[in-house]
Amino acid sequence: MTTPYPIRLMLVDDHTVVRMGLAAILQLHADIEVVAEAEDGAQALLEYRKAKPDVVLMDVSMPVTSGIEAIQNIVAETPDAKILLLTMSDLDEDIQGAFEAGARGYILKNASHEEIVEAVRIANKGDRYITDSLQNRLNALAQIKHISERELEVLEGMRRGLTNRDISLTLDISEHTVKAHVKAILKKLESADRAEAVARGFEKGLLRLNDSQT
Amino acid sequence: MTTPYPIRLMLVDDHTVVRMGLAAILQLHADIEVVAEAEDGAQALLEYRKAKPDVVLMDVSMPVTSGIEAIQNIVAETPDAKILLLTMSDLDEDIQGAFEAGARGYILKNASHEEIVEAVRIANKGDRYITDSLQNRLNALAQIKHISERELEVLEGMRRGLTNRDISLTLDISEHTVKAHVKAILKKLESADRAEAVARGFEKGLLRLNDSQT
DNA sequence: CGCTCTATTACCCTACCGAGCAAAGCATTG
DNA sequence: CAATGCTTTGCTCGGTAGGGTAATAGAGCG
Repeated sequence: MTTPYPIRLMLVDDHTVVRMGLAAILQLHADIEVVAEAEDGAQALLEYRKAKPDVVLMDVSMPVTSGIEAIQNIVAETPDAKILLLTMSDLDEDIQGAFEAGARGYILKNASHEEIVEAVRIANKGDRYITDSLQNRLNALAQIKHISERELEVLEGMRRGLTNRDISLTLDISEHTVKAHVKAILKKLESADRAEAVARGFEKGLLRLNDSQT
Repeated sequence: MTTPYPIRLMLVDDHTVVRMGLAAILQLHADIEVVAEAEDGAQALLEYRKAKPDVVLMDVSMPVTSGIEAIQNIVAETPDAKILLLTMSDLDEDIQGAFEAGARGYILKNASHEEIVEAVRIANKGDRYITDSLQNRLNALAQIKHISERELEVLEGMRRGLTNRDISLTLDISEHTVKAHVKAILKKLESADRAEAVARGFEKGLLRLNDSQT
């Protein structure tokens, strides 16, 4: 609490309201100082270089560059960067992606003040911060096979209402191949048909609401 | 600005961070005073009765009782309640539902401080606050036919990967009837098949990520 | 250098889907 | 009262989906 050198923190969130709220909360703690802010992933990288904060607190869902990509970019330059995710998203894809990218912690936005502050302090010490329930989910996810790049393209075709033949034409492969991918997708997502597969795609974060391009 | 009686405002959001951020922003304006806060829709109704605020600023997605339901409950008791929605959700269903429930405005969370403050002042005067682009979307939505209750039940069956026969059994109706509903759904959602219909259901907010019950 | 996973193609076959067409009862609304 | 929309049921039929099974080739890993 009475640290001579306060923890230098950077906030990254596209919502000004959230940044101000976090700043207001963290202001109450003398051992933490907000030294930089960014509104998207691209800005986050630039600001990180300039401010060289001890800890980064950032959202996943952001315009321009997503939080996951931003982590990858920062960690690529500074492997020991201490980045915490603070987000509303509890999608499998985001949680798993965050830690694979090199995040040191994942906090849900309905967490209490104390939890956030504690996470920042733990991250600053170089340790990982993660709740038991999230750790359990991560362990469970590690067992499950990933959806491949190609399969994701097929899944996106299904989402758009394309038939197997249509998908085969857009991807320039045989319809048989598409069927094989569909079969693999149904198995991995434990779905009875393509409608359920699309639903699970949304639930897991493989498919997103934004890129509808309708 | 130099009003003798400040606007008495209530904040409703399940995220403490957001409430604190809003409070921090609104504090800067002397004509606005935060007199109450609530963390969910049910609490909002109770607090509204106690505090009788001039204007309410609330989120849509909340536990226990959603923002839309909360508006309905408050407006049912106090028809001239001035309620503004402040949310990240730009789903058709939420926007349309909000105004049908009696909201006076709809602000996206990436709005600037000034926009939020302005909306509060306009609502306090008794007027409606809505941006042009949202108004256009509302007009467009008014043209489109609603998905009926029954159709939504069928759509939820599709989301779960049920066949038409399975759906007919769970709803205790003929399979022919289910097929008729499916046809209506595909037409209304402009979808080629059930997979796309499920996708559009998520995009429009008819289907939600939370109630997966898997 | 095998093992595993992915991508690719292929065949068969059954069950299911969705289009087209029709109609009747009921509630609501203009 | 006519119009509209929802709910319900029915029929036919071609196309599609998805299960089962199998094989080849390349990438990555231990």
